[in-house]
Amino acid sequence: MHPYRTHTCAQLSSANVGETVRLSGWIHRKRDHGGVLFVDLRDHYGITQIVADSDSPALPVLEGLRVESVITIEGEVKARVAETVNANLATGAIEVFARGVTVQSAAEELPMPVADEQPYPEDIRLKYRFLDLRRETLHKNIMTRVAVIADMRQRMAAAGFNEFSTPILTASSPEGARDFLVPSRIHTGKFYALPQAPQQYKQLLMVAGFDRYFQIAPCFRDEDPRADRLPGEFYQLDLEMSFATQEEVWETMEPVIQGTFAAFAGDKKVTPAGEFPRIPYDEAILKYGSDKPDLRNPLIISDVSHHFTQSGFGLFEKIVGGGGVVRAIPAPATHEKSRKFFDDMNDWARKEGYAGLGYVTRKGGEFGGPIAKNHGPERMAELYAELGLGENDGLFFAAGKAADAAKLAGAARIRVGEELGLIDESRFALCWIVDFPFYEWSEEEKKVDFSHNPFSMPQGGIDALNGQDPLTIKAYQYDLVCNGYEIASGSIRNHKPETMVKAFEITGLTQADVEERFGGMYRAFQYGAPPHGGMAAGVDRIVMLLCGAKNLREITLFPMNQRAEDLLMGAPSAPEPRQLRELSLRVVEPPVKPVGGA
RNA sequence: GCGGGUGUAGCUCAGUCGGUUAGAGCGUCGGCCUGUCACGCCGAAGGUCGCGGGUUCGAGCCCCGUCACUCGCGCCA
Repeated sequence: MHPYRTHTCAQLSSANVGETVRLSGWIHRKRDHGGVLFVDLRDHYGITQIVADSDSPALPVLEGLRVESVITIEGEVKARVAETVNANLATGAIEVFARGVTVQSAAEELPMPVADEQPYPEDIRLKYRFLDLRRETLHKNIMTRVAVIADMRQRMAAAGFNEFSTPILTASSPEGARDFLVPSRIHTGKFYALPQAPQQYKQLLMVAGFDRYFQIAPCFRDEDPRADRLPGEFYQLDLEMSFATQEEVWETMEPVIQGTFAAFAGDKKVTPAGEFPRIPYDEAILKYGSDKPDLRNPLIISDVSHHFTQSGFGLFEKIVGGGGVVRAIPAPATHEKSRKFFDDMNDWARKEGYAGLGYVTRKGGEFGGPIAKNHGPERMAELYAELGLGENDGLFFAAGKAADAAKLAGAARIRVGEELGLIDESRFALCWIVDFPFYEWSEEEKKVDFSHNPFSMPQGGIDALNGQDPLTIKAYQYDLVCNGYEIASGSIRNHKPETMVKAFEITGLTQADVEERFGGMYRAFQYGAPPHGGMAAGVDRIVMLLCGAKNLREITLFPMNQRAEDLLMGAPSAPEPRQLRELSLRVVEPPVKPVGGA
């Protein structure tokens, strides 16, 4: 007989009744009735009930063990009588009567419960992550993650992509996020950088003629985290295609993404492959106030500036007259809503740092609120007719400079949609946001800068760079968005050296700068580079969406906390003096703050 | 770096208008219990009300500061 187990804790059924078996696992729960004792024995696969009574030598041993101790049970499979069958348990028709027990590892009193999934403080969960990972939800989420990644690999291979591993110790990339640096021992004073993404390597693979690349790639960025952005490191489904147009990237990836989503979506509907809406960036900003719109929210923002060029409502007239805009967010069927609902929205907007959120109420055709009063009912009716709104629909207004108004309108659209329960939770709504601007005006640096990826191809190529106002140039650049999350980003790359140099010149870099900073790629493009493009999808975010988790820590094995510390392993930690000496490094403590502390 | 929220037992939380000895459930520990499956019953331990200062006859509650956690902004080509 196997020393530890003949079956897993999910395997036994009525078919095994009468067999002598051996099971190993953790004591999930213990119900001690004095003369008879039940143990829910748990392993990765499931739970089986163990029973021991005064006839069993196992009884006194089990009585003395704490939950989460690891034991091996030898005993007989018994059918449960009808009244004691547990329909909630896969193995609920049987139980194992313990004849013997071996304690493999006794557990101390637990710092956090495993069987009980009540919320627990983040720092304790992270410090005792091995216990947290035993808990059902997290354990299941991690297995979903594993399965999602396996599924992606399969689909990518089936689509003709080859998986390559690219270096982890590489060169710092001067653009973009803050790098993690790794000191070089051999080269005093020099550092490797961990890749923020395998961007340059995958482009080099295309130049090297490999045609279709993908990788489940670890990426490292030293930036502050968010609920949907892990500190330090994360994974991307990274891919690149030679001789591909952006339409071809979309057409290739829609079945992969849709397929993986559908495979793990359960009852939820997924936007069919081939039907992902393609929304130009400018349109997204206008209609949704965001470049990552949640299409489950039916509300559409409209520009209504032209209604207020002359208005009794002086504030909007002034804003429009000064080159600003007025955007309208519908609040359908809000005739029953109290004034407080509308005022609370305005308070919220002010709290978020905006000037305020105006509103019009409407009840049975009757307009209400200061804006309607000053603007006049006839002109309000005109505006409502244009927007196709009904006699019980309210309306919010975001006014100001175009970018600010769009941002506020976008935030208000989300909030109104949530408050009114308009979000369709039963689906994954996918779309492409396309035609991103190539450049943007950097207010801090007072110059034109790349708005996203400097390696992407400007629409119109070098002619556009030479002849067009840079701020009007679009890029062959796109994001994939699901339910308000950016889950992938990509572009057709700029593979022409002279276009690359020109593109950087507009941001103030010289040809020498480009050659120095992107030497490898610049050189590669001199010797025959195929037109190419691709994208990178956030594996963590996709798994989070599929698990219905609100936080990336719920789908990550060993995440760091918000201050980028690994509380389990104790990273980061101070190096040994010897290590610093080998690296010719010395730590210079930052000046201590004069007051405060503890 | 900045802003919001939170901070009371190991955990989740309650604590009225500022008023005597700060409570409950879960967990832990001890006892009882032969059919439970979130077992049940009895009992016990467990508190610097995050920390510091202030107002007050009196502060968990009010004020100021600070720290931690968290969400967001900045940042994230």
